[in-house]
Amino acid sequence: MGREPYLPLPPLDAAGGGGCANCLVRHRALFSVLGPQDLEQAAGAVTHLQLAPGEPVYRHGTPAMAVFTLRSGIVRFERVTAGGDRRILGLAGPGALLGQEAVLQRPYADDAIACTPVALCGISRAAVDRFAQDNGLLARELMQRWQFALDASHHWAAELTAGTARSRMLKLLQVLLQLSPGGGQVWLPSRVEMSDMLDLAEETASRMVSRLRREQILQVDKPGTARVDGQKLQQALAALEA
Amino acid sequence: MGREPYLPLPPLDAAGGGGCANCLVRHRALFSVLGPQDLEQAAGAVTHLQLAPGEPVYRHGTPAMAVFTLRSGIVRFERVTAGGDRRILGLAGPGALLGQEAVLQRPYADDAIACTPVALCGISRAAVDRFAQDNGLLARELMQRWQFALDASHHWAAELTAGTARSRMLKLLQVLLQLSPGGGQVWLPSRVEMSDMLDLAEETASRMVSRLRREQILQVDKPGTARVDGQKLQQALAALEA
DNA sequence: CGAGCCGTTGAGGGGATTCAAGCTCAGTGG
DNA sequence: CCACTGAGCTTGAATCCCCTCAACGGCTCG
Repeated sequence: MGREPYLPLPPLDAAGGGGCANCLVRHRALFSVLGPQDLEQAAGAVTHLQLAPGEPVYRHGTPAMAVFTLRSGIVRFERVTAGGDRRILGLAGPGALLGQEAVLQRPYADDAIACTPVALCGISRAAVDRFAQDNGLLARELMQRWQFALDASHHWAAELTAGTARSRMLKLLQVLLQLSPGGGQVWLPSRVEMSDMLDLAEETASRMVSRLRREQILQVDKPGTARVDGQKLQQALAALEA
Repeated sequence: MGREPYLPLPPLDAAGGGGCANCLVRHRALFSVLGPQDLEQAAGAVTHLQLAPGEPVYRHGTPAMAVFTLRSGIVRFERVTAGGDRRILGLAGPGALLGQEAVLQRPYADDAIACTPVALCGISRAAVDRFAQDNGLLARELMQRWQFALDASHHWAAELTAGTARSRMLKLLQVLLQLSPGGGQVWLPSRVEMSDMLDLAEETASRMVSRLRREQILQVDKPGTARVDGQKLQQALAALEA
């Protein structure tokens, strides 16, 4: 299932061999609020893992024993509706915290699945608890992240699941651009994934992508990667309002 | 704007005149984790307010000085999209905590607007902070509520914004039933509200309601209230899967 | 009584879905 | 080497569900 990286990965050990203190996402990660000594301790409580596209970080209903800091790659949150359809409810990029419900000793609420090759740090529930005890900042940081997740969910629901197929697709590209390192190089979901994100038929998603390619807003390199012309994307988005 | 209550309201002072300790939603409210002494102090930091349908609890972007415990009635969260359309992203019922972002000294993220006559307790950011300092349970309770809100948002996005118009309307009724005191008596949103919740045209929402009335799943008393036959609702929902 | 809001219903059109066929590409095995 | 297969993507044609436009009735309020 796609063993070749879709996006350039940071060196295998993004922690840089020096523990959390040298991690590439250090300033964006949960532990960014910890002091140097705490951080040293923390490094011990952390396990590193890497996943290939399609592999789950965790699954809905599973007892949640750890939270995860996403170091690189993209993860999707999905859920199966009462009717049996899969719906993708959001995406997470580098620096994000996944599976926060673990802190509350609750089972995971969604499926979290790697979209690209992904590097993660797993932090046991117990470790987070321990630090949160003496360090009020960590508790606060957790709250910030809950609020951020809630806001992201509302944004996703408001912008990506309403309007014409074209408008949804354009806004999706906007999101993908933000998740990408830069340079317009983005991870391009499969058509089925797109359709489950935007609530469209697979064929409709395909048609929209094709059209965007004709308009040179999108340029597909190999399946799974594309370059987006941010300029033209903004123009197309602006043209929707009219 | 509708000064007659749509739903039976608890006695004017739901706090029961005895402060938070006797509040009707005491066991479901944020301060349910406080001890008796704390609770006595807390009562001083709380202001009571009531709103008529259509009045805002708070508005997007406003500096957030307080969180609110919803004592009775229903509140909706809404947002205006980039394209200028209103979207309703969720509903809150008695016991819910509104405007949590205040704790983080962030401006409110959404508009929160009374759908029915509403009774609230406003708790200043400072007061919550003070209690959260010495009482770890309160911090935890806040986290629980963030997680709950996130889960609710995902549920709403997954179930109510996909599928046929009929399926969305049926699932909306399900939600409305849960928000209601019981007995099948529910608050029935205006057609415009429904359309902004479910991403349908106003006329389509009306048509669906009409049809549900013909099927005796729904019985509209006066505008804004209805009785739902929970039995038949479940049947109709089950029939969708086939 | 007219104005305005809300809800309802009809008619027609359009955008998305559905059904279907055909394409490329990778992997498999003859 | 090449046929065969299956997955993923694309495109066409027909259908359908929902949207848009429109008219109308009930109701409240000035």
